[in-house]
Amino acid sequence: MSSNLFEYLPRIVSLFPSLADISEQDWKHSGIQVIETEPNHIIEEGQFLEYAILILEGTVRMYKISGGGREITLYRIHGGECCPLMTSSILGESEYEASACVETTGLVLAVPVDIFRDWTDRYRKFRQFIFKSFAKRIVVMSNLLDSINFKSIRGRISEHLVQMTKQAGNSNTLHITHDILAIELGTAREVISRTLKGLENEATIKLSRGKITIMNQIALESYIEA
Amino acid sequence: MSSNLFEYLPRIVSLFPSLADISEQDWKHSGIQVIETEPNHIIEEGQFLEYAILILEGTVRMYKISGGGREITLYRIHGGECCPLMTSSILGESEYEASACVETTGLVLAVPVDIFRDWTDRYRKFRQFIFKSFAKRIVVMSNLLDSINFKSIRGRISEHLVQMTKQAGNSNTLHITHDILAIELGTAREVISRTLKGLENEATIKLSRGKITIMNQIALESYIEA
DNA sequence: TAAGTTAGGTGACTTTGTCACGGTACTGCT
DNA sequence: AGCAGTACCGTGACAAAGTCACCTAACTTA
Repeated sequence: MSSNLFEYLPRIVSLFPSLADISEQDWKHSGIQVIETEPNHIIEEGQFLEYAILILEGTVRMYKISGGGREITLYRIHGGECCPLMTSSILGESEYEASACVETTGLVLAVPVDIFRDWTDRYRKFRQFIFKSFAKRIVVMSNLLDSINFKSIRGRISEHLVQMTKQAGNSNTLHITHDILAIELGTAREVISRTLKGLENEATIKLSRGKITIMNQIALESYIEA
Repeated sequence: MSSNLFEYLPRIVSLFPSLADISEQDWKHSGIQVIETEPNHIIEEGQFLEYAILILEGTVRMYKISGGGREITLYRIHGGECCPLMTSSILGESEYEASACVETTGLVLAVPVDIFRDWTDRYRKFRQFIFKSFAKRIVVMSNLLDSINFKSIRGRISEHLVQMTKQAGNSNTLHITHDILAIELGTAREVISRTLKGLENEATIKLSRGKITIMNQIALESYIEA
């Protein structure tokens, strides 16, 4: 819990330019806090929220979990973003329909829901930022839905691996377990293992414990479906 | 195309109470139109939109379509609603990621995007209405995703049938083809046929051409998964 | 170095999706 | 009435994906 919100203000504003207009008065509400997050802290599905969360540092993974224990990652939110599924439950006044898990230590700005609502009313830039966040996630979710329903796992895995290499600065060695991949893509670990084995047999990738090396990126990309 | 928008105003406002505040001046923009929709008119994926659409009468089905021709219904919008996936592309300034199909003759209010943006800025109630629309659809989409990824088709079909009976005033005779059901649920017609056949063999339902009769609603409901 | 934990492999099976047909009921036309 | 064309449904054979049970290999830690 932050001792002094105002110390963080410059950082907050540089991450969220849309908050630049907020008056000093408005920052002085007692409920607003900067909170340090611990990894693996989980916010469960179906709760009513007291705060809107804006991420300053670190990442949060939004996911769904099934009765049978299978899991799927919906999307991640990083520094400078807010979580529309949570916001949705605030502005739509309903429970929210997913779980969130903090992945790294980090910092978040917590704004009490009534103040949040007030700000979206009174501050144009902030409001537009929230609108865009919604829009972005709706698109992401709709594409995810498309992938799940229409694409082959081979294609989806390939796509995920290729994306990962980009994030890893085009290194062709990825440090990830089959288990995690399964959770990312919403399938079973065995399915991932089998499919990866298939790719290894074609010399497209090379497997070792907790590591995947891309041997033939072109081939991998060719599996990605429209 | 409407000869006189102002004739429609009382109806518009009673359907969209959030539009009650809009000033007469603001209604006088030349671009705003009431348009009659023809069934099966389709708006394809990936277009930039010139108008925000508010439905006055009739329904519009939003769906995704795959390369292989399979299709899935994301949700429907009815009188008194707006389409967040379209709105999303307006406020998020991106292409929109689904197709829309008019299902019945009806009426829509078309508001040019710049006017729409202006209204969301200046009119609080309207803005909150749009926010809630977003929130609602995000929840719907996230639940759909959950169903597709985690639930059995038997469960999904059962759920859909039970829902349909409610909409049909608890009549236990549904007029629907396997083909349509497949499109609703995003699967193949054969899968639907097989599953329904299974339910018929257990005397849970009775099949005839273009018609499904529910014989044992309790059994049907028991298949619906959490 | 032994024990425990995490990661990965595999075979057998079920469910779901795909492909290729074939049959049956309706519709409209002559 | 007869016929062609279309929409709807059934089905078998197969492929792809998910489930279950169990195993082995590799790291970790005491």
